[in-house]
Amino acid sequence: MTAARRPGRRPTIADIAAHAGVSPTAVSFALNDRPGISDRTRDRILAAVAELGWRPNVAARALGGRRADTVGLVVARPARTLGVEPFFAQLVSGLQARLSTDLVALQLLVVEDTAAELDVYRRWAAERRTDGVVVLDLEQDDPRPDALVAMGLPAVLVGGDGRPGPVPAVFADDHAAMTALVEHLAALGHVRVGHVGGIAGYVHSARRVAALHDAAERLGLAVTTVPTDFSQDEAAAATRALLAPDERPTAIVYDSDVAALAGTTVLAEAGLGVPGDVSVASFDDSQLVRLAHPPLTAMTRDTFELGELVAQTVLSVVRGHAVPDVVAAPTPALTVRGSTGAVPGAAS
Amino acid sequence: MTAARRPGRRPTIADIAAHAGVSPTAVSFALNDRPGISDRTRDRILAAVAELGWRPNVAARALGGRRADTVGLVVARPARTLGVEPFFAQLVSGLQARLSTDLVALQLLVVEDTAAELDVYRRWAAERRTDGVVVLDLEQDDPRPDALVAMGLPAVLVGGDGRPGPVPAVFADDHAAMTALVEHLAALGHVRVGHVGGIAGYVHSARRVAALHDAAERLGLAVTTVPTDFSQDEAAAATRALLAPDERPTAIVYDSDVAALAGTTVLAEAGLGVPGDVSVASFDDSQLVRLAHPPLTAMTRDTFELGELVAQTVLSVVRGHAVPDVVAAPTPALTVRGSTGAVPGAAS
DNA sequence: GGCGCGCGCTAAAGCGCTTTAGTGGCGCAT
DNA sequence: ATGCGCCACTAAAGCGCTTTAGCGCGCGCC
Repeated sequence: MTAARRPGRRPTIADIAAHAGVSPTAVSFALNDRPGISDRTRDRILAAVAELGWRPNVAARALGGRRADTVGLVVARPARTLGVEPFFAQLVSGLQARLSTDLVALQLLVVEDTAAELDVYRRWAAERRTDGVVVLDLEQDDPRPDALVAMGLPAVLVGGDGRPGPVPAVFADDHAAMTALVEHLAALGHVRVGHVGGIAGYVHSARRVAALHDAAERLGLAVTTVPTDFSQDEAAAATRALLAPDERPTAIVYDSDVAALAGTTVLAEAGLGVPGDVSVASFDDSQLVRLAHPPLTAMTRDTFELGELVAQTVLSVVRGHAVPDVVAAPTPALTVRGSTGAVPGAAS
Repeated sequence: MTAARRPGRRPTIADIAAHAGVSPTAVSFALNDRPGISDRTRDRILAAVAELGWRPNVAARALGGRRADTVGLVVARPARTLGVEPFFAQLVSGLQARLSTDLVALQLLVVEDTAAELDVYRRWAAERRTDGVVVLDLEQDDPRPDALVAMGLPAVLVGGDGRPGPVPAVFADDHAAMTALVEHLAALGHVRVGHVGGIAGYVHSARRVAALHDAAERLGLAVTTVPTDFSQDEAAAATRALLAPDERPTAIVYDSDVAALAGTTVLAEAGLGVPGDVSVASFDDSQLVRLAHPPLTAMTRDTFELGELVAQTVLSVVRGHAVPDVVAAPTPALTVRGSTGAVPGAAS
């Protein structure tokens, strides 16, 4: 009405202001729920916004020192392995799903190593490109939490050791999960248990190993852990290594679904039946695991849901809401399928 | 030297200008390779940039009507299925890998349907949030290419029918691939071939069906296609449907790796051996397919590489370089594994 | 009745960059 | 010597939003 809108151009705050007969400042205040605007005026402004179909220009917002409405995820693993691990894809999907309901975008970046990852954080912080980040694969003495605090970039860790740190963490109790898994195997009569683990430096891998050995000691089991880099090649090699000794394990636990599948292939090649000769359990459930023959016993957790929870936490942190130091994710639950059975030779 | 840099703040163009003893305009020109700056001055400016560690503020750049250094990918499929299809994860990894070398970010969004997808494009175009987008799963009479052209948002299609359209496409010749696959089966003596297809509305699904029937006619095979929504449930149901008739196929082709795995599970449950009773081939290769028992014969294409190629194409389009209407991706190649064999009853 | 105060709003500056419109100086042609 | 044009560079405006400072007005208070 008042202002002739330039055709083909997105309306700006100035257009809204003209349309509602107020100043741009008033519009900005109304949009950001700041005090100093009467309800009547606010309603008028919001009506104009709706009528003209105004949308914030993120760039302008970010430039003004405000939010970028973007959350970042930097992954320091070989790019090609990302597509293989269902965990990542599911996590990203969950993150995305929750973020998009708030019109917050997810920025994805894959880098070589942790040093490069820190560079990216620095750049993003400086460029105001992201409001916050999600950090994965925490390591022992990881420099990232402190660095992020130092550069003032809000962050949320996935995993960790369950203790409060400089940055809030979403934590699932791997320890309890592993204990449940080992108890399941012990109940089936297994005494010699192999474990194909993850990257030794990762906190969650280390926790699993610790839990495994704790439970083994308590239950009188003999366990052997072989660390891997999560790749199929190393998982296959680790499985062969476990099979080599005279006293080969009657059950093998794998830290990831992909590793478990690679392992079962090795077992099949070695002429060992699952679970007839060797029981197999995966610490990560996924479609892969369910499609295997036989379908694998696994710790089931809803990674998609975990992603949503992480996203929710990041959003809270970014918005300055109070967030507990440690947010509890559901503890994975044991799903028994056909790949675990009584120890060979035992009475059925 | 000249300018006292405010501590704790990222240097801006003004800082560079002061440091190099020129105007901010000169710095901007030098950084953007515009003419009108002597080599001497340009070198001095670039030295100052390096010395002060300057980095562009993307928000400011985008606000000035320039690039946002971001490419978008909107996927209109149920969020949870994303994590299941290795195709997506691999494609995203490849996209990401290529984009990040140019410091361009990838924005990911999962939406309900194509209408929501178009809304997102409109918003992004208006907000200058992304410089361009990647469009997947082209449908017959898809409204998206024209809409994108209309809103002036650069885009690249993945797939399509290989014919020039309003938007450049990266195209892999599914037709040739399917033909090769059918010829392989025919050579093994198969005459009755089942096909568990994809979503009928998708161009690439339709092309595969067409190719399958063309080849079948030429080679004198009897084929039955059952479309699915790419989910495991429908793939399993489709497999059962194919097995029901008296004249059950001696070979089944699956449009995706996940579908193929779900199908082999059904075959196993039905007591049918692979490839003893039924040969199985997947139209998508992946780690899943290789880990199956037996590993599946599949059309192998490097999806990661495809992602890189798509990213490269988007970057070219965004930068206004000339891009062919149709960029050829490598044609998938047949990888014969243990899941396809001679038709039962034939002399070996 | 004058003063101070707070409410509701506006003016204007500023975020960091790009871009348009110059401006000054130098070389060259006349 | 004068004028023209071009090259190298600068001044300043503008992108859309937020934010700080400030203004006018009505109210309550003594």
